Amino acid sequence: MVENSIRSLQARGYKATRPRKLVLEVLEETEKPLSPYDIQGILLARGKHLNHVTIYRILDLFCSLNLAHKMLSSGGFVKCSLNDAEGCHRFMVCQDCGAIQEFADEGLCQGENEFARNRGFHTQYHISEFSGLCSHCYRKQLQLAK
Amino acid sequence: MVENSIRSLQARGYKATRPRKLVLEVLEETEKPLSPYDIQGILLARGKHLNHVTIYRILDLFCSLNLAHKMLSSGGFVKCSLNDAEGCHRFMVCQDCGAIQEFADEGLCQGENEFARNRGFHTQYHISEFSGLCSHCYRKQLQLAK
DNA sequence: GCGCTAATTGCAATATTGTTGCATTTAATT
DNA sequence: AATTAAATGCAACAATATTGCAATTAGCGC
Repeated sequence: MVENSIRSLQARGYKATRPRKLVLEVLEETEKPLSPYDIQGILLARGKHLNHVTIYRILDLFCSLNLAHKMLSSGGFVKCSLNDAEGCHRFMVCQDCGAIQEFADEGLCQGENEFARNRGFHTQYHISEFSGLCSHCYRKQLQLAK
Repeated sequence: MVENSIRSLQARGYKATRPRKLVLEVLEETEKPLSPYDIQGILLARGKHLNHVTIYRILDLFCSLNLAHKMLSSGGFVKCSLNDAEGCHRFMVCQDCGAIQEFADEGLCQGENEFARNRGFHTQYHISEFSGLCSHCYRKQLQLAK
């Protein structure tokens, strides 16, 4: 919820400003990755104007605080649904509806890190994004094929 | 080698033009991801001018033919060192020297796909990029720490 | 080698995305 | 309500990416 993120901001000494609340709301209610200009457009359609520079800076801050995440495959931003503690994060993006799902998995992480270590590589972080069909869109596609 | 890529182009009905050869040469000799404008700059320094639009189009083509790969973490392009057949590809980028290494691993792929499938997700492709230190730069860092 | 033709490139113009410095505004505190 | 550091907005600009069209070129047959 937006309230949690706001508390998280304030707890770390950042102000709960109007622009930050607006960006949080948009990220909260949208399950697809959004670019800074997407967010600006959505807000503008509601009569709320934010400068794009402000949105860039807010998204930078959110990412640094793990309130948002930048998808590398698309460059779009999504809200983080898991907290830091739950191991390494993993995102699945549906090619059809664009929805993203976030997961944590310790075992898979270990396998990947081991793979790298066996090749003499010392991993700092690992990007793992799945692109495909979510269960809903997969079933929809099966229906259409009939 | 550049010759192999050129043959691969011609075998698929694409012309072996001067711009394509030049871009291949640069990708071949550079082990770091390069942006289209990086490539343009490198060539310009050698007195060879290519329009950036041309470079964009060439890189698009190369990626579609698996002669090059676009790193999602940086947006830069690298040549493909492995061919299609060898399972799903995996890249490690050294944060220090920027060098990239490409690997294929069937077992790890299966683990990842299974992870997704268990969550109702039907994976089309999977992005996996490691960021950290290559063995060389890791050893260098250990030396410095002493 | 010469001409032919489709493929490819270059160019110009434009669109999109991202960044910087500085003046103005605002949230939080007293 | 006044204070002040933090945050935003604005203007200008830089970097990256795309499109349509005219000019060039690689590969082909002769």
